[in-house]
Amino acid sequence: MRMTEVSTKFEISQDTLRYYERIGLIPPVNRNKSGIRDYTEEDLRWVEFIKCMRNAGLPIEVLIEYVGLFQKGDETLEARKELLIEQRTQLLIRMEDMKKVFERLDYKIERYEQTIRKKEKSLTRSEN
Amino acid sequence: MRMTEVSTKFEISQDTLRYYERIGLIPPVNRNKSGIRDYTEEDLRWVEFIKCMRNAGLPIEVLIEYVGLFQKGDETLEARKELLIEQRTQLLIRMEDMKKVFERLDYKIERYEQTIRKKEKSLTRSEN
DNA sequence: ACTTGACTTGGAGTTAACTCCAAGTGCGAT
DNA sequence: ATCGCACTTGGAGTTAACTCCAAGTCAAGT
Repeated sequence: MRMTEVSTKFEISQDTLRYYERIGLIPPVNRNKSGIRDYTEEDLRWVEFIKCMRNAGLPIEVLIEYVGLFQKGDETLEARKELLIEQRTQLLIRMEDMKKVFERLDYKIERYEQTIRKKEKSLTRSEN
Repeated sequence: MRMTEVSTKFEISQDTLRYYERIGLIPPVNRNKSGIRDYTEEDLRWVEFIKCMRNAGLPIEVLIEYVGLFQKGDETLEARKELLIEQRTQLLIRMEDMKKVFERLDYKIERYEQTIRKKEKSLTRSEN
């Protein structure tokens, strides 16, 4: 599969795809005889995985490390697992923070609604 | 309250506090006769609010708008409410994305554990 | 009176993560 | 064969959000 197609499929710009590959965020992609990228099924899985993880806010640096470990083979299984556990923990912490903020926003919105209702009522009265 | 104290209290660098004020992310802070910032209780509430919202990933741009609306007074109550509702929605979307990624990480970690256990077993066998 | 240190300002520098650009190559269609 | 287009590379530019710096001010302590 060519860049254009991959780019549309995952909604990642071609520049970003090349950038990701350049910095090692996805493993080197296969090329045809004239040097043009031809994404295999596995390449696509990497792209999808990286997109998904980035979307959840995992730092590029960490993902580069993961890809690097992966390419070193089976000796790094344990290290990769530990890396993922750490990221899962971080993610959970962020989700908990966000939940608190969500509730706070909820409360603030509620209070705005009350205030606005009161304002409206007092306006109506003054019109009479 | 002085910068140093505010900075330690909220774990925000003095530079960042000044930066936030400069770009309008917190309303202008009171000064004493020699121009030094003296944070009132209300200033502190703003700092805390902004820290909390930034921590959950609300963009600075949006928060600047909120602060701006706030300073315009009661005519902007509705606009402020709408702004908060929009941010709450965005936050919810991000939380849902993160939850999916969390589950995916969980699954991957599980599979790593299985793989590692198998590896260990086959190693033990080959030692016999 | 002088030093110290916490503050002030405007502006430059940094980092992460893209995003854009210029110059070049190769392949398929007219 | 030559046009157009999708691709290539190396490197520069951009944006958000800080972070740092230099030069200056002011109040308090010795």
